[in-house]
Amino acid sequence: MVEETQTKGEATRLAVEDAAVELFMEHGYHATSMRQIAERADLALGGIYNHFKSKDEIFEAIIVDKHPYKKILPLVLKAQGENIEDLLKNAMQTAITEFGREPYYIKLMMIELVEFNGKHGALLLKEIAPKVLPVFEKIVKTRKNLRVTNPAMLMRIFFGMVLSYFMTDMIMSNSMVGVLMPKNPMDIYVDVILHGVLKTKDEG
Amino acid sequence: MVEETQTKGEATRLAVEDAAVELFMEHGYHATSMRQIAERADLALGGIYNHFKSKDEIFEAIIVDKHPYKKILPLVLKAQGENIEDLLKNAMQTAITEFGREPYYIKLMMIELVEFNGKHGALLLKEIAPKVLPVFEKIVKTRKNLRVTNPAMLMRIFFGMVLSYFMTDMIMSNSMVGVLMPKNPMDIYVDVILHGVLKTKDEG
DNA sequence: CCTACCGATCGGTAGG
DNA sequence: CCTACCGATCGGTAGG
Repeated sequence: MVEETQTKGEATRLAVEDAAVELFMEHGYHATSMRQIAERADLALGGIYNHFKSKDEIFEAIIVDKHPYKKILPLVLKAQGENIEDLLKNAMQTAITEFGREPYYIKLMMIELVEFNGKHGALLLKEIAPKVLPVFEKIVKTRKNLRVTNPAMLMRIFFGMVLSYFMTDMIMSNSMVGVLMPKNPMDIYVDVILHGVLKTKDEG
Repeated sequence: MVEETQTKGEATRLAVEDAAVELFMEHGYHATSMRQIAERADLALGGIYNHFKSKDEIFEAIIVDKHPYKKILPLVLKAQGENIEDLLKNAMQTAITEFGREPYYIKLMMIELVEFNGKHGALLLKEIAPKVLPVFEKIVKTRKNLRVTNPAMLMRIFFGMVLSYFMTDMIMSNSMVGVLMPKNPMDIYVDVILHGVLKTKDEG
């Protein structure tokens, strides 16, 4: 029996998690009922409780199991570049592209902040930060031509950029303002983080 | 009877809105009950329905009435500067500072996205965009030394920066990573939007 | 503006 | 893993 072989119980558990992710994304946590989750997972209500003790436990499992950083971090770390500019540009484009493949997680994070007041978030950050922070520490140490020399701050800016990219997209895609947006917003976003909104003197 | 004189009915209505804002911020929309709102507003449950037809209507009223752009926009527009760099720097610092005075609104926006799927958001943007977009159009037209020449994109970046500043703050303040942060994160944030994370050649 | 109530639905469980 | 059920609580209303 290899690791990838799923027992029936594991499959059911996954079905519940997947159903829950869908519903949480559509209506948030508290507006989603256990009965809805059961129905979408093709299970009787009581059946869920063979796999999860409570509704809260389902959310916790999702927040941990479905976190895309496990998938995305290795890809971002693979980013190559002749110089720091190329490197950061590739890393950011990879992060945005990969995050865009799993847009659900941005919403899960917002649910966590809105409906749980970041209860599980601290735990998660405790797991992720030690893996990601050293990457930025190394960048700051080996590359001298950075304006931002604090690793935690660079990490915050990097992550904040990804976050704001998708949140502003969510907000504006609902309205006409989206039409006024250029075709390549990602390129511009990355360019601004690298060089700012101002032209440098030699570009004037 | 001058405009500023509040009738008793208006005062009660406001008390309900204020109580609701507090509770929505603490637990989100669906986890807040009408009974909780009534209690915090010092009112019987039934009394609320003299002022609002439904729970949803309370949220709508809040999303519209309490929007801080009415307060913040004029202040941001007052921002002065000898050159475009000073101007933008002042405008951004004002926006972050003023937004920080009413941090509730970021959460309300997130509730709107998570629990209402942006239902009211489009309406709001329709009201705000026509007032804010021209400001960025004017900036792009009169100042030639900008890397970002699309007004909608510049607006998105400006707003995205404010958003990401507070969201990353919310996320990281719950953990130890916050300790590693420099003392003046706002200055660095603004600096990065203006000049990017990279040093320019002449700074090398 | 309050009291007392409505039907509906919630999360969760016992027992098989 | 399902059926049938529990008490609690929900948003909302009638009637005064």
